[in-house]
Amino acid sequence: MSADLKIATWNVNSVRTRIGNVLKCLAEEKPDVVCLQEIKCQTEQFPYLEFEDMGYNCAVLGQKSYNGVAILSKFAIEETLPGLPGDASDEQARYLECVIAANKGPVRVASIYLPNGNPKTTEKFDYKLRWMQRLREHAKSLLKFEEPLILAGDYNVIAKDGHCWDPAVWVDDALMADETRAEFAALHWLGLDNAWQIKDGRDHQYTFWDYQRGAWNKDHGIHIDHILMSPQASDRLLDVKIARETRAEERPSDHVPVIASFDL
DNA sequence: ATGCCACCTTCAAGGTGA
Repeated sequence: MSADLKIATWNVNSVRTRIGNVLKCLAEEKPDVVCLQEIKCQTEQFPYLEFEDMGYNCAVLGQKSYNGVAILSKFAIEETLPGLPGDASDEQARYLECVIAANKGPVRVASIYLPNGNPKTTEKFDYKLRWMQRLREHAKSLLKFEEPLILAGDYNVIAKDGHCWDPAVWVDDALMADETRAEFAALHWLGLDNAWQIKDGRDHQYTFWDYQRGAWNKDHGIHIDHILMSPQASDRLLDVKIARETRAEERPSDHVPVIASFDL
């Protein structure tokens, strides 16, 4: 089988600050589709020209200062849904969905920046759980299409103890709360597969290392960036990898890309 | 219990992240 659709997800922690790192990665990996999170700029401030010069179409849902998600695609972008349904009052730019015209037919792709939710005693945690419930409802409706669907992004969930270097450090954290894990598991029971779990599944393969406390040098990371898929995509999954080398660059993002290849 | 680092806005220092 040939890899006809290579898709990457990356929380870049400011696309303008990170533009050099991102362009370098795209030149090396040549993904067809890229889901970006935490672009931290308004839509009109997005560096469209740099990506268009590399052959990407851009769908962007920006926000001043915080959050912000985007999808880059070498294929035509046929329709877009900016924002997660279920709460018209939610103004945080954390969800962007589009349909891309891949080689063998349409593929629905979403770039997801799930709320952090800390501290757990505040309304931020309630917002996180409500957001996850909305994602579950929306995913349920999308799965009814029985088409290739890829939900990629920063889920801000430590799904199991082996996804962090020391569970004791995270025991009171919103990323590891029982309610958070239950909502993430519910996505799986809906019928969404996790690309990493299917093709690799090793523990202690992290996608985020804090800037503080020398976390990178000590490999004190967490695995919170994921590519979830419908069965119609899962059946065509070829391989997945974590591009951890990007964390060793000058002025890196605190997250690294997760990259999957599909026969789609 | 807090800051650590690095981002944001906009030039000083507080908000945010995980």
